[in-house]
Amino acid sequence: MQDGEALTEWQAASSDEERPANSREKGLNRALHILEFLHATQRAIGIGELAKGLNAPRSTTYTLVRELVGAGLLEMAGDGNRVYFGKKLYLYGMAYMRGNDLLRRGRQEVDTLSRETGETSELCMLQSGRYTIVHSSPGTRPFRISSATGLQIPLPWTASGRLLLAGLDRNRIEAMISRDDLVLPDGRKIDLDDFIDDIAKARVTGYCVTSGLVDAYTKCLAAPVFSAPGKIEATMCLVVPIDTSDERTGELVALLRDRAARLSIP
Amino acid sequence: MQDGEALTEWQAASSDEERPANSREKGLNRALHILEFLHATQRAIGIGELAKGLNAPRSTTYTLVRELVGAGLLEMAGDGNRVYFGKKLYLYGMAYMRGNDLLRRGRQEVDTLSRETGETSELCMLQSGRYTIVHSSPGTRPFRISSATGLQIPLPWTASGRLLLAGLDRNRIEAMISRDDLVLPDGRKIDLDDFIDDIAKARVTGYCVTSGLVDAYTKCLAAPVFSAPGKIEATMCLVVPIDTSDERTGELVALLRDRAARLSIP
DNA sequence: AACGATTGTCTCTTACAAGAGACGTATGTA
DNA sequence: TACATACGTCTCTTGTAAGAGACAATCGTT
Repeated sequence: MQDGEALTEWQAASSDEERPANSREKGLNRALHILEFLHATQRAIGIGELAKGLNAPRSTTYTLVRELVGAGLLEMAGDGNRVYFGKKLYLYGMAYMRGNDLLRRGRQEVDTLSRETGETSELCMLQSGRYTIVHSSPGTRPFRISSATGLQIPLPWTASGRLLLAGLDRNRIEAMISRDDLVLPDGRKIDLDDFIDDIAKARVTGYCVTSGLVDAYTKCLAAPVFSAPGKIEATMCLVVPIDTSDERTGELVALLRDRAARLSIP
Repeated sequence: MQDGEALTEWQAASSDEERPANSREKGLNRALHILEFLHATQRAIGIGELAKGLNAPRSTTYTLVRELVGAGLLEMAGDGNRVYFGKKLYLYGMAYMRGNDLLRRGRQEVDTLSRETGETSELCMLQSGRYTIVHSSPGTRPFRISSATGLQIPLPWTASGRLLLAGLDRNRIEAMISRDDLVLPDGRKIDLDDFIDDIAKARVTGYCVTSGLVDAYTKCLAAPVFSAPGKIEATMCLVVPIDTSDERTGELVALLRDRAARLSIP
């Protein structure tokens, strides 16, 4: 009957200031939590379940869902009493993309890069303190390594994470990394100092390669995209089999850095 | 100094029930209005301007924008005091797309169709009582007719509109069409009865062609996409030069109907 | 048929957010 | 230098929406 897995998440994410108690919540916040929750579950969910998952009062949840459905941000899913994201969100999202040069061009670059190399390619950004895959294009390998857009992963697990944090001072980095983030899926633990060293190293070399972190079979190559001199706004990355030769890896890194540089503003 | 152009819009759109007065507004509603407003303006906008545009109190608007920015639904735009849609909306939008077969497959069909024919192709749906371009792929003509995703147009102006309303009875149709919707951009007025006849005709023939409605240079071909027997969920359409020969038009309609049928469920 | 669990709607209370407005600052322009 | 507008933050009040809980209707299970 316990829940609260998703709770801690956004509670911390959105400017973790005060927590007076657990009295009345503002409707808007509840609504935002609903959206986050759906984003986490990635599928339609019953309203009762939703209320339980957010531990929000049932009556309130019904009201809010009704309003959000009315506004088109949510839709009732096929069978009748489940809800998921609505068309409006798609439209808003497309509007965001249209207004965002980096994203629009980045998506294209990623698509062509994965077509050219045959490897899985991704565009990544920092989103509320977490590493986020903003766009990904699967490679052409028989067993391709693919990951969904919008997926959020702890920063220390990835090569991109190391680049995205380059330029931040130690305090800010520590603030962004939780204890759990340093534990890899297979149970190994990353040393915080090593991680911070990696970040510094990535900062000067201008790229980053990690091997067998999220899983044992892949290597991750990343290069920074700058939105202003020194400001890393995003990364482009390639996910390749871990047994890729050093030579090919080198070639891919060079290509990747070139494309990422093309995306950069200054 | 007048504003309120956008006001009427959503006021009517979202279940136009009560209007007690103009007393206090719920925060969530205000937030939804902000999103709608940004969707209408299609560009970043100052907070003051936003408050004026929605005629919402300034202090409230500041608070809400701060919360929405914090949640990532909005972002402060480049220069500093303007806001627009945020990354979160993009991520939610992509999640919607992933979970929506029709949309995902529809986008692909539209892209290939426009590549094959060289004409502008679109996927359209009914969204809160209005005709909405959900995805569009520009043709390869030198002067191509393109329109943005998310654009909303009065139903009577389009071929798709006639199909999307097929299956609804006269009362429901009348309820969806406002006086202004019947007036074309060039000032001509469409007769409501003619429009309803067109709908009935489109329903039986299974496609619809209109000429020179939104502008004088284009013809619009549309075919229905069914989500269940008799239920039209969307339309695929082609926008071609008005002087396209009858023969080619016929070919295109046949192709279009085929592709739309492929998208349909039953 | 009797049971518990879940769903959707409704009513009523009160804690609290929406809003009015004052304030200090940063503009631009006469 | 004054003047008029816009910006961003703060305080205080009160109208109202969040929430507790009761209710009837459906389930699936024994």
